[in-house]
Amino acid sequence: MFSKTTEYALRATIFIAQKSSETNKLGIEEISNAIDSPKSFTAKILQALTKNNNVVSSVRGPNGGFFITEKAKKLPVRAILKAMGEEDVLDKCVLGLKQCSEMQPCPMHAQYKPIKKQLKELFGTKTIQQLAADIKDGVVFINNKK
Amino acid sequence: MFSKTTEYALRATIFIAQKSSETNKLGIEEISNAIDSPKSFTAKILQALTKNNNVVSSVRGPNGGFFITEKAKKLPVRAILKAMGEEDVLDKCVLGLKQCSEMQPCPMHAQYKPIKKQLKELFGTKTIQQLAADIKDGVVFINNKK
DNA sequence: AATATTAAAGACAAAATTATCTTTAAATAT
DNA sequence: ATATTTAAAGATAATTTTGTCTTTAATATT
Ligand code: FES
Ligand code: FES
Repeated sequence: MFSKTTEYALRATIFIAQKSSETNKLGIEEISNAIDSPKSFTAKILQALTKNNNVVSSVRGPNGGFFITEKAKKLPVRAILKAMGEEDVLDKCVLGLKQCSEMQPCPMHAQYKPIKKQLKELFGTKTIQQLAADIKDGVVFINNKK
Repeated sequence: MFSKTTEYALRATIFIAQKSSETNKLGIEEISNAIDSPKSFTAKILQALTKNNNVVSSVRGPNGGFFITEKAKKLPVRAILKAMGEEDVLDKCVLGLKQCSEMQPCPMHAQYKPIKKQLKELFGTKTIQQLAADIKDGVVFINNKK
C-alpha cells in the first residue's frame, strides 16, 4: 500500500507522539530502534517531516532530538502522507489509470469507490494523537521484531 | 496501492478477457496500445501471466497472440495478483509491521481491519469475466489517455 | 522446404527506491 | 571560549523497479 519510506514515517511519527514532549525529546537512535527501521534512512525521513511540513519538530545539540507539539498531535494521519508526498495513494485509480474519475471509470471503480472512501475517511479523521494513545495503553505495537 | 507491473497486469488481463477468444487472439502491440503501457515491458508481464499461473494463454506464430480461456475468465481478480507475486498487498500491515495480526496489532489495525476485509472480498470474489463485461457494455474504460 | 509472423527468452539499461556514511551546523554544558 | 552532543545536509552506494532491445523458438502459410 505505502512505500517503505512512508511506513517508517508513519511509525516514527506515531512513536514520537507517544513518547516525547517539548521537555523530553527523542534521539534518532532511540526512534529507529523502537520502530525497527534503518537509522540513517529514518533520520532522512524525519528531516522531511520536520522541514516540508511541520508534523515533527526537532532541536539540535545536547538534550536535543525530535518531538511533536500538542498542536501537531491533533493533525490527521493524512498529514504524514502529505508531508511524504504520498497523499495521492488515497486518490489514485486502483488499476493505475491516469485519473480516477466518474467520467472515465476503470472496471473496478464502482466497487473500489466505497472502500476508497473509507480509506480517506480513516486517514483524514484519525489523529496522530489518537493512534499514539493506544500504544500508551499497551494494546497495540509499533514493531513486531521477534 | 499496486506496482506498475501489477497495474499493467490487471489492465492487460481484463482487456484480453474482453476482446479475445480462442479464435481471435490479440497481439502485444494491440494490447499495450489499448491499455496505454510500454510494449516490451507488457510483453514480459504477459509472459509471467502465461507461465507462473495460467491466467492468460498464448500461442506463437501467424494469427497467434494472447487470449483467455472461458475457465480462466472465471478466476477472481486476485488470481492476477497471485500470478504477479503481489497477493500479499491484501494481507500486509498498513504500517509495515512484519505481520498483521491480532496478537500484536499496529495502531491502525483495528480501524484498517474492516477495510482490508472488503478489499480481500472484492479481489477474491469479483471475476475477470465480470470486469470485462462492463467494458463491453461501454460503461467503463481501460485507459484514459487524452 | 522456405518464409513470414508471432511470443519467449535473455541481455541490458535507466530510473526510482532504499540505505549508509561523512561532514557541517546548531545548541548546550563546561 | 571550548568541547560535547545532537540533528541537518551532502555524497555515495546498493537494490529494486521499470523499461528497451536483440536473439531464439514455435507456428502457420506459401
Ligand atoms: S477509475 Fe479506477 S478506481 Fe476510479
Ligand atoms: S497489524 Fe497493522 S494493519 Fe494489522
